[in-house]
Amino acid sequence: MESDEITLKLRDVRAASGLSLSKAADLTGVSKAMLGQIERGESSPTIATLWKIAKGFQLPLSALIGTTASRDPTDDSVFRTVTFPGSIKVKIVFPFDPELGAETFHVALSPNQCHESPAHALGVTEEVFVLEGMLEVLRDGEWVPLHAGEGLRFPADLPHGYRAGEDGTTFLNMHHYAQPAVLASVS
Amino acid sequence: MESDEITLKLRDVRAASGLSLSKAADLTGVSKAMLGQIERGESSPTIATLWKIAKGFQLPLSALIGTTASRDPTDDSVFRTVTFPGSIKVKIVFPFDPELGAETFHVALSPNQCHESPAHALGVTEEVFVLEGMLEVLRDGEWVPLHAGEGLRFPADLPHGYRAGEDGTTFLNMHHYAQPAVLASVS
DNA sequence: ACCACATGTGCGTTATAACGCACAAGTGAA
DNA sequence: TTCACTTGTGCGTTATAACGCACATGTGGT
Repeated sequence: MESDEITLKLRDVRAASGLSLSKAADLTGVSKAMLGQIERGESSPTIATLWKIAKGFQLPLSALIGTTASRDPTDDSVFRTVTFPGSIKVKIVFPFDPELGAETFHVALSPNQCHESPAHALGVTEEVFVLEGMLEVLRDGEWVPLHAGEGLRFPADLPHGYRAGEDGTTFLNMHHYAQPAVLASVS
Repeated sequence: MESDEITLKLRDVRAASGLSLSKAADLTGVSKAMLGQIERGESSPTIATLWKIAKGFQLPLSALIGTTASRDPTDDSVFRTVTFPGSIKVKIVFPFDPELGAETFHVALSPNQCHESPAHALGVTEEVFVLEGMLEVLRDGEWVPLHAGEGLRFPADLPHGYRAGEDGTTFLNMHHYAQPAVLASVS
């Protein structure tokens, strides 16, 4: 049963925060006995208590509930080769992993250098995190300015682009090759 | 604003499919009385029954639960800082997205601060990219030293931990949650 | 008018979620 | 050792989710 995922997610969230059951209890307003039972899969929480938990941990509900999205193994969009035409310097930080459907690049742009990119495959999401300098990202036909320490996530199945500031920039560029939106035709 | 969303979503879903309460009950295995009460907001369903409903309608759970607007990159309400009492300071860079199954944190550790983490759920992978200072990552019982600009990817379904150098450290921490392709059928 | 059927809601009972409290095990300090 | 404290789990009680079955209303058909 899928409730197991909730038990796992809750365990993860609480473990990641390093909180005990007691502290989690008075942070969320849910008794620690109940939290324990939920983690052990001995109880199927109501959405009301789930909401309390999510609110206590300052997380969206979706962080607790396992996504029902099923990965299509025949989806070959994950085997797309991403090429950076031109002169940008790209260093692979995390190589592509088919299990994750994700890869991360370290990109350096010289001052005022601009790089435009056409639409990628459907369902591709990019994340950008600026390490140094100033970067502008073209999203929805609009240049969004980003400074060091700032990040932006955007769908990459639209035309987009990068433009460095006057001092150049370095940034991390994560590509997520997510499966297309779930259409619930099982039968 | 939360439970109400479920009532609304369920009403919409059922109305869109043109099903009566009886047929919906018949289809989902949830009594029509309960479905009616949920729609009227007189009852807060458990995730178990929510799952039955979602499965009966062949929809993902996110279709019933108000999905947080984390898709809008300009929504900065999700980019808040979460400080867990007595623990590490974590800033959410990219919030959890159920379609990606990924989230990214900006973590700061004070000098020599150590944070150990037990095993997460099976299939969880973590990535770490050091922004400043020196960080050691406990992987497979071994402390791996990382300097600024270096990254490490490792399975997080084993006990692992982080330890800052003498000057403290800041790093990016990406979590990748594996998406189970299994659809367990509930008797 | 009647009927046969379907709609959604109310009621009584059962199953169980959620609570508060107490307990056993573990940790560290004096 | 003992004490003080925290960890997570078990137990008894209460609140309520979920059920089956009935009822009131509302169609359309003959």
